Amino acid sequence: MRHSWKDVRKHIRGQILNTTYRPGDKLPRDEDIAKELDCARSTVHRAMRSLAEDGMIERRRKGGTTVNPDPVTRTTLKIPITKVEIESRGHEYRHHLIGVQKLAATPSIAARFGLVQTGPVLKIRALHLADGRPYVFEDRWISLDTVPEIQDVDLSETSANEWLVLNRPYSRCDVHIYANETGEDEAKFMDAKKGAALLVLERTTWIDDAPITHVRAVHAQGYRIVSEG
Amino acid sequence: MRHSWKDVRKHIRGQILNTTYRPGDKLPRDEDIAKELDCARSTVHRAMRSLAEDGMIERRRKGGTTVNPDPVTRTTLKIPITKVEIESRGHEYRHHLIGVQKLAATPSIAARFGLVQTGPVLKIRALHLADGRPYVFEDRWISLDTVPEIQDVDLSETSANEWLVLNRPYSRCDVHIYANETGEDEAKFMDAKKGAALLVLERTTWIDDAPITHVRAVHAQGYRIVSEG
DNA sequence: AATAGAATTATGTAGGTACATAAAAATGTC
DNA sequence: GACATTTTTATGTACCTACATAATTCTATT
Repeated sequence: MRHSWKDVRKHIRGQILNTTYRPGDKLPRDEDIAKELDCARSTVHRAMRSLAEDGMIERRRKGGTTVNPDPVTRTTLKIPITKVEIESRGHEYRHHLIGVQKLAATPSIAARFGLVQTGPVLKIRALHLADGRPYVFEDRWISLDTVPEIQDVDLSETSANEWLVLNRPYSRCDVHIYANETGEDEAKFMDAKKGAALLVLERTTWIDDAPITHVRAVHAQGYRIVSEG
Repeated sequence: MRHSWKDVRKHIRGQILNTTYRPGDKLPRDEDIAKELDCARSTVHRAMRSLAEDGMIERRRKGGTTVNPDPVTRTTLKIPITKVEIESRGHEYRHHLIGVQKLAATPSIAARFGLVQTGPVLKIRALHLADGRPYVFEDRWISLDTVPEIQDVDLSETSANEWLVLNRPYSRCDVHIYANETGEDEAKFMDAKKGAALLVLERTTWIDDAPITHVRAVHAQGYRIVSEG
């Protein structure tokens, strides 16, 4: 290959990393870079778009390209199906269904779903175990308007987590991460002493504007989210 | 415009979301999709690459395109400079330097940096305040081999956080997120009662293989990371 | 000086051609 | 049948042209 867009990317990225261009600086136009590096404008364009996607530069029509003046640490979190996560760490996965209830939606769940009111929901409590030890305790609400079929699924066999991810793709997802002191319930199910600090991951998913599920996943003590950027 | 790659993307994405194609299914080849939608292969290619970047599909030369059989929730965290974060929430930012020490690196810091041994480090403790209230308590180590200039910076004026992000671009970043009980120090500086659950964000950054900094940022009680996917 | 409108221009997209690359599938050899 | 080798093929890249789009900048008008 004559000139790879990856090489061009490396070149520009290198110039930003070695502070040839600093935050706020304007880069030459694509065409000039292309001329300098002796390649096609489209090749430079490809490289620039990749850098823009990474948040390293900003591009504006007619305005040109500038090094992002307000650098943010960006990192992509990958939250797999709990079963997959546990098994990929070499542990044996088990799942324990604590309880299922069909309920009218509470205003607080409707709010999570971004709606004034919702139809009935299925409320599920379950425990995911790694090598027999509590790993994640989940409190889940599923919109029965959007996912009526869930009522026919044997949730003691397949976890709602797994079934939903495989059968109900979503178009939007909201994630909250925070620390919480162990409450009564978690202490009971998680074998954690009351008051210990636990990491909580809340997720809500929608297909278009229809809510699918909201889940509050309390992780065992010592759990870490690890991510490379 | 005749056919936009975004339209093609919507079309394919729609077919995946409405389960015309399910996880593990094979999609037609780009050329056939192009023929069907009456556009150029390059347009389909552009759309497919975008979906692949989102993790929705997987592409392999000769192997074709398949819907990702193992869907993961992907979400991009944006971690801004603390000052920017606080100000964008409409609070007044203040920064308080607690202490600076020049130290020989400990083995544990060398390990964080991915090295057997490191040169001297600058250890900094500082507090970021929002409207006068503790927001983040940070414990930071900076490699003086990589960033000697930091010794000439007035860190009571500009926070190390801000100076580094603006002056020391990094090529790699490692993020850990976990929950921790308030320790002695944090309780003192954060106005939190000992034993409260706090969210901790640890980051380590490198330029190529040279470590820049490692920071342990303890967030005030009630802090949430919020992210849309 | 302020404003509206026109010209300019850097990036973005669509289309097409040719070739590169990786990996599956087919074939040959033992 | 097992293994190495060749062929095939779907995706990936590079280059080019033409045009679209969004902003900025210039110009005319009041």
